[in-house]
Amino acid sequence: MLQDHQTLLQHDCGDCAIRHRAVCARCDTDELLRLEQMKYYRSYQAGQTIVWVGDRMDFVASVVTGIATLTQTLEDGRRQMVGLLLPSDFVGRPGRATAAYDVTATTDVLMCCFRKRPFEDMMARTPHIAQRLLEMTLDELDAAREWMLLLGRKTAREKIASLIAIIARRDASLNLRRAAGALAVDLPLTREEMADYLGLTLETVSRQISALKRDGVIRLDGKRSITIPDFDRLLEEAGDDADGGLPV
Amino acid sequence: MLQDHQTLLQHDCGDCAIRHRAVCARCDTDELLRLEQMKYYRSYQAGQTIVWVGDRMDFVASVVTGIATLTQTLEDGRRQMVGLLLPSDFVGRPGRATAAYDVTATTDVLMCCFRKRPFEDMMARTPHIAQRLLEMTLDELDAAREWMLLLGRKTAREKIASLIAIIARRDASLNLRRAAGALAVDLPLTREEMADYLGLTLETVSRQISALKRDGVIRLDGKRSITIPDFDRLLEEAGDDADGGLPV
DNA sequence: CGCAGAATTGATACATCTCAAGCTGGGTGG
DNA sequence: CCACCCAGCTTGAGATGTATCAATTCTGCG
Repeated sequence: MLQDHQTLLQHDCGDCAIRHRAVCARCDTDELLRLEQMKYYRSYQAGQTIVWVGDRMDFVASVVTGIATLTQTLEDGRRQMVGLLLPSDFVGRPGRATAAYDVTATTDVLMCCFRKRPFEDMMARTPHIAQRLLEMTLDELDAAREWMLLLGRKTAREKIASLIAIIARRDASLNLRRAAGALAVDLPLTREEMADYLGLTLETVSRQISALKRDGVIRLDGKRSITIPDFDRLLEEAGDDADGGLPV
Repeated sequence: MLQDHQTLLQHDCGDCAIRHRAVCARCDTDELLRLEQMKYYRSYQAGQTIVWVGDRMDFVASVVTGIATLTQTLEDGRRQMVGLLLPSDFVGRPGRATAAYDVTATTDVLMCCFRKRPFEDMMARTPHIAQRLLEMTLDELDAAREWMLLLGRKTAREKIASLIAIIARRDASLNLRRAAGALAVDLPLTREEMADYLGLTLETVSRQISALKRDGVIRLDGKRSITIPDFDRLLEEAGDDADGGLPV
């Protein structure tokens, strides 16, 4: 872990795995060089809280590896996940002093950080960064709205199916391991985290996963690893037939 | 109505009511002049659909007056509102060809439109516009996340109280009509629209409004007009004591 | 005046939550 | 190497909040 960390400290931006998707995606070599001089890495262990609501934020960052979550909490402890941060996603809001959400590392996480002030200054002088950030923010807004539909109108079963579909799709876009029809997915979340994501209790999550398994929509290898025999079937169960659902 | 329209056609940007909050807020006189030459107005009647999902979007726009909604629909007809557009809010996504949501006029609506292509070109050359749009998009993202907490974790009663609080707060930020403690708010939405906003049925909305009235949290004058005797009490009912709730 | 859309209210059904009891598998210390 | 332990998970039974179906009652408007 620390070795990885060290290794990455020496990494230059040109070799970075998230280079073409992160906030720096549009930067030219010149701009990249300046970012390279500003950047520093931080790593967090699975389960560790990266930022607490209300904390002063003196940095912004890109997730390089691992998964983190944004959550909001009501006084009585009810929690709702409001964002899922994957490699290349951006953390922090330029122009805001304190954190609006709890940020938690779900797996071990490595972040590429910039002190907020210098980053903001650079952003003001570098349209490429602002442009990319706008694009990423618009994408996040779309994702948030998709999620609102899920939270407000989908049944528990549909919610679970949707979550699995989302993770599968995202995995596919990165790892591309598709074994002719059936594809395998690791759930990076505990049942409780899924519940917080979906606005359910962990018992309901567990029951619905069992039900989807019983009905042959998914298969389980251990607790966290899932195979999907028929992706279209899963999409049907998810409610939104975005991709080639039945035109009934 | 048409007269208003006509009047506004001649309006110059300097006098515009949303001048300081809209996407053009940061523009200098020069930039404003160019926008002024590009802009044109469109008006829609209450109930009218402004854009359908999947429509080609050849324009982007700012809401000048009135209220519009963004909604998503599942095949079987379940609907979820995913955005509430108020004066100064921006419609359309630069860089995207087709609409991702249905946009509907809830009241009569007047929009200040720009053909998409010229607007995009101008945006590329005018950091002030891109900056402001980024800021607005980040604000919308925060609002969407607040909404996710509501949809995922709040009870029906809390949802209603939250909605009333949101509208009251927004009204307050514009109209500032605060009658010493008790403040009056118009609900610009039907019960069904509230239900679509909150992920409830209209019957549940109606019941919870009645309950809040019975408990003295709100008073009704007619169906659409509400008075709030004690705003802090309302915030308590809303669950999130963001402003001076009880520090229990 | 009377109609139509909007809202209220009631009775019942059902999905999800809550509380509670086991199960499982991987790690640890004896 | 085994027994234990514990966090994560599953399953059950019952409670509860919201949806659904079905009348009425408002209210504004032609």
